[in-house]
Amino acid sequence: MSTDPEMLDWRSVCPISSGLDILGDKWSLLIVRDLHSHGSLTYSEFLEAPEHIATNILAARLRFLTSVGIIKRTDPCAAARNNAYRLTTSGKALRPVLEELGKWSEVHLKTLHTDMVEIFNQASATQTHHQA
Amino acid sequence: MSTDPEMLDWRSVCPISSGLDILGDKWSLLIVRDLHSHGSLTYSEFLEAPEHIATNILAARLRFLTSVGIIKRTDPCAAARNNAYRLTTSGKALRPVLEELGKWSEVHLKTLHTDMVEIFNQASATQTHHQA
DNA sequence: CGAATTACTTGCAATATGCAAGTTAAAAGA
DNA sequence: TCTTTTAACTTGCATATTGCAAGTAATTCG
Repeated sequence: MSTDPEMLDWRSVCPISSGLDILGDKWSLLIVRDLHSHGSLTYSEFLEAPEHIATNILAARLRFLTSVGIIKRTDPCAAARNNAYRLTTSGKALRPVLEELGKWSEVHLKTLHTDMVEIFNQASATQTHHQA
Repeated sequence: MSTDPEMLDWRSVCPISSGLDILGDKWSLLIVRDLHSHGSLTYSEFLEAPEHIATNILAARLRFLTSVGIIKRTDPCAAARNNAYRLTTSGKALRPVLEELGKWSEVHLKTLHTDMVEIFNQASATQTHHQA
């Protein structure tokens, strides 16, 4: 996991493979998820997520996601403290990926993970009557 | 990476996190991609993909993806030889995830990976004239 | 000006990945 | 039928990544 975008090595010319070269791990898309739901987050706010990422992994992922232009600092020139992370245009464009992954999980993992909550596929109307 | 679906440990109740608990690595979605484009593939046919997965990793992933119901054997009762892998309903339902990841990569990774090919966002019409 | 607090870094053990072989059983050829 | 191939893995080991528990440096607060 280099921090220099020039040093990235791509496994193939396939876009799916290339996306996984950047995002194919257990933590990167969770960081993106948290920024999608909170707008901006500081380093220690990321640590409050229920998955409990280790601090060294978080620092490495934040640095890498910054280097490839998926996230950025609120003020890129200011010091780190209280300088929250945000999504770039590229990071914001990952929303459909998160949504489709979330929707798939809700349908196809619920038998394996009965405690999982639903946030994508739940009925949007509270008062819908089918075949009234 | 257990092979027993009862042994899976989930990091949280979040569907995105849960999806990544199953698919969050560099290889699983490439196996799913290859089955989406070829329909069915034998063990050695997977090895022909340009990313060159190692044989032990391939065997482990095929076993795991089978255990969680994303892929299956063409004939579950027959011997392994010439008994190709296929997508289950669950695996087929991952297509939107692959498509959104591919589309994102084509737009947002092309500056980092200039050799990447386009298969999702390319113009569908061969004779389109804007501002004729 | 000293104590907290934030944002990391470091060291090390555990786990996962990758490479190169080796093994096993079905199937094809003699 | 009896090798010989070959497909489908497994194994051993080196390297890389992850995870945990500390430690550190720079702010900021009292």
